[in-house]
Amino acid sequence: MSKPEKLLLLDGNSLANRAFYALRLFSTSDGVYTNAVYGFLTMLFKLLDEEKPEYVAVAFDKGRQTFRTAMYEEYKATRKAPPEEFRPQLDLLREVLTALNIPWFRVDDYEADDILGTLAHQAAEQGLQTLIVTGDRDALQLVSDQVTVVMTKKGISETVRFDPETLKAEYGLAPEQVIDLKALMGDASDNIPGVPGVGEKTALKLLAQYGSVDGVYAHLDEIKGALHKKLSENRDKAELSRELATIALDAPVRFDREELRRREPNYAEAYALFQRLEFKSLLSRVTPPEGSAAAEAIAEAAEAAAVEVVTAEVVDRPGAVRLSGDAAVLAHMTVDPGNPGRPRPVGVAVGDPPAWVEGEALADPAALVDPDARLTGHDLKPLYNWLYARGAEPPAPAFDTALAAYLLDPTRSTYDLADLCRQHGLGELPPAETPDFWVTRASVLPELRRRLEAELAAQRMDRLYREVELPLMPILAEMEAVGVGVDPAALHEMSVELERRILHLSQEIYELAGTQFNISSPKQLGEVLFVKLGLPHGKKTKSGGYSTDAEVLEELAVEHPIAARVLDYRTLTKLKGTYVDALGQLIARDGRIHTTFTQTVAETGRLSSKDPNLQNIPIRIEEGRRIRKAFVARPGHVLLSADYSQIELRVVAHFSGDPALREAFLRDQDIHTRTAAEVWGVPMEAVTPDMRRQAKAVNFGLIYGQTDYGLARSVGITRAEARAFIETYFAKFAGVKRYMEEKKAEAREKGYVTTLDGRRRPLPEITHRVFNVRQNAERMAINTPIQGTAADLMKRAMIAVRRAMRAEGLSARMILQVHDELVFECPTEELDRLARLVRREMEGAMQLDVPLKVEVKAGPDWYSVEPYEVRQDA
DNA sequence: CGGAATAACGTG
DNA sequence: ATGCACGTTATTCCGC
Repeated sequence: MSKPEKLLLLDGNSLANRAFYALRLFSTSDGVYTNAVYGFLTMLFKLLDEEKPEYVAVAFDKGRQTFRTAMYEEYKATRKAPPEEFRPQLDLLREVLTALNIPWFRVDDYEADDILGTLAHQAAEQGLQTLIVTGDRDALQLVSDQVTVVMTKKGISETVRFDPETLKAEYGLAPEQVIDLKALMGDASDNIPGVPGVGEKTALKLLAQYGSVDGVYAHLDEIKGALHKKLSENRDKAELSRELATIALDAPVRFDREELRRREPNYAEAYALFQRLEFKSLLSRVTPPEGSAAAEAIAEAAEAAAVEVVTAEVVDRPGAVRLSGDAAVLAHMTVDPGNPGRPRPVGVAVGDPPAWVEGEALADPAALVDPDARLTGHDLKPLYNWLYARGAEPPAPAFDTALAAYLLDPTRSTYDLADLCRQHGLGELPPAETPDFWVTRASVLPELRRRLEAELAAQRMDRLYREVELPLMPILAEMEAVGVGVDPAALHEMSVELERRILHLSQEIYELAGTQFNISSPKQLGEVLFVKLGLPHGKKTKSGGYSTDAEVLEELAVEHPIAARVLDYRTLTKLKGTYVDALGQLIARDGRIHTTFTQTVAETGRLSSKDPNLQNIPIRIEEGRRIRKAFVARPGHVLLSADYSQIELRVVAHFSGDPALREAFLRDQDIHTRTAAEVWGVPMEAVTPDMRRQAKAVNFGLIYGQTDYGLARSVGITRAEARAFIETYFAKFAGVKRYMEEKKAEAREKGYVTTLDGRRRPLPEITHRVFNVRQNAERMAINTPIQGTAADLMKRAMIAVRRAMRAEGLSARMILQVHDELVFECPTEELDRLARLVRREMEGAMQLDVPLKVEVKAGPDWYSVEPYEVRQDA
């Protein structure tokens, strides 16, 4: 027997609605919301791939008036109107389906269910197998040998399939009893009354006994007491509800094989639409076969939108091109294998006159770039890094379009030049492939710059751009180029020692477990701990496995000695794998490590560090801290580390103006001790270490918008105690409370929050209807001005320090930034001058309402730095 | 085999 | 439901 043909039916309203709530709200760059459409399409494509149906259709509701409202005016009357971000997406979805040549139905007086039911019914008569996909449980009444219902579970990615057997197994119901169930219990969301006082439990019990509503009423005399009364008084409601709950199988639609047969999309239309909706990852689904008419039409349209390609002069003779005056440049950078972190150009595209500089022409950077040139580029830092590394003194940058775009929207994941040009109406750029294409790309920079400059000015970020972000770029490039000295022997020694201890721990763990397994696999570890050894498990991971994180293992340590061993194993393998061995791999030919500071990643304005990340080298635990011994100063030099004391709490004091907090800093008190004294109402001398510890947790928690639940967990007190603590805290530091409320209100009003320097972070989710999402945005509204202002401050400090070092003719170099700390490599004899300079410039970087305080340390390596007494000026 | 997702964990 | 901002590692999963 041949396989029956398959029909795929989708409930457009239900699935789009599910997708809308499952995916975060997102939109095209010009503000058209697309999350529901996108979610629906990913699901549709997945189903088409997996099910390979011969026929397909989508059904939609049409208006509120249906045959059900004619029967019962209150039907669905209590439904809230869908959010305004959702409604237009249904029209958009139908437009997309039309372009995909997927038939959709929408008819007067009927709901999507009825259309699906009718089509499925007709298809079954023709011997087809139907798959109905929906999030609406009512559709389960349609299940039969010919009809399978696929219900979306939790969001849209998970689904459950129902055939008559699974329906029976799951709910104990036959398909037609789904109607009776709803008739008895009603449905609040559809405003179907049911029998008042009868809920799901009672309804299921009645159906198990009497089979149907009719069965129940036929045996009404067998039912006693209050239930009898409810049923007999509400027979009309039960019967009305049954009618309302019954999906119509006679909607005015016809299952026509030819109409519903799967067809190729209308490629030209669908492709253009997907481009407009910025569905990049779905574009391949609507790309026409090569050579087809549709492919040519698309190529023509692309050509019309394309920036005109410039012909470049290719230059490889040294000195033939010199960058001077205003020049737009795009450097195509690469990294030599075996010399990590050291970029070098493959070629440099110059906009006007159009030239591509390569080969020997790049041999002498000093001859290539005039120190007075005014360079405009997109992501200039790698080029500047190379210039510094080759000993050239690069000119002050004139404009960097990537940095400008970052300030204008720090939430983007990339700052691709072609994307920016498209979004600013400059047309389609050719790919970065040939010299002509590179030069074409460089040639649009001046115009892009003009548009970004106008936007920066409009948003009052021109000053932040000019005074902070742009001048910081060459400083970061120089830091990257200088790098940090590393002692490979020290790393090697640590590696051997760690290897030995990890091996020993592994043996102990295998012994205690009674089996060998991969300890690094959380899955296998969970299996061993909680199944084989039968230890009590804690929380679950989101994919349903047993959590084996440090918190769980710490609790488990009182139950079984294996837990502490696993914790140690984790610590040591982390140290070895992430730091000791990884760092060894990243030593460049000059014996130093050259990280990359990313200036356009963190949404708050912070820097980040990668390849390797030198902003998370261990310090809190002694074993890890020793890794810092491998970060060394060169002979005749020392490392100087300068860090801001309590920078974020000082920013809070400034923003909130809170008298107690301000006073604490003005008097240079220990802030956590002062906090404890306030909250407990005791003198500072009476604060015990445990009181201080709790106050410290509150101080940190407030910066993050922590709840009582979070505080309780972090300090190990009850939730009620935590709540009381926070309440007292806010009574004593009322200004802090006010600050938090103000920032949330500001975010709601403006849609973004700002730092002291005017840096913006958009928070569109601040008004999201899902509580969690909204609360998350509220925490960001509280934290971002604090963290971001500290970042602004540090960036200004770096610029001031670099300028002063130059002015004072120091040969020390700034080498690292770790958010509130700067690290320098300094000739020993310069130490005193540098220490004074750094403290002065960092403490004076910005004027807040409280003083800034910097602690300076110095030593031969990053581990051994000790507090350094900065001598006062004579 | 390569990329994406997941779980875990290092820093400020 | 429950603490902000990052980057890296090893494992696992999925599709080619």
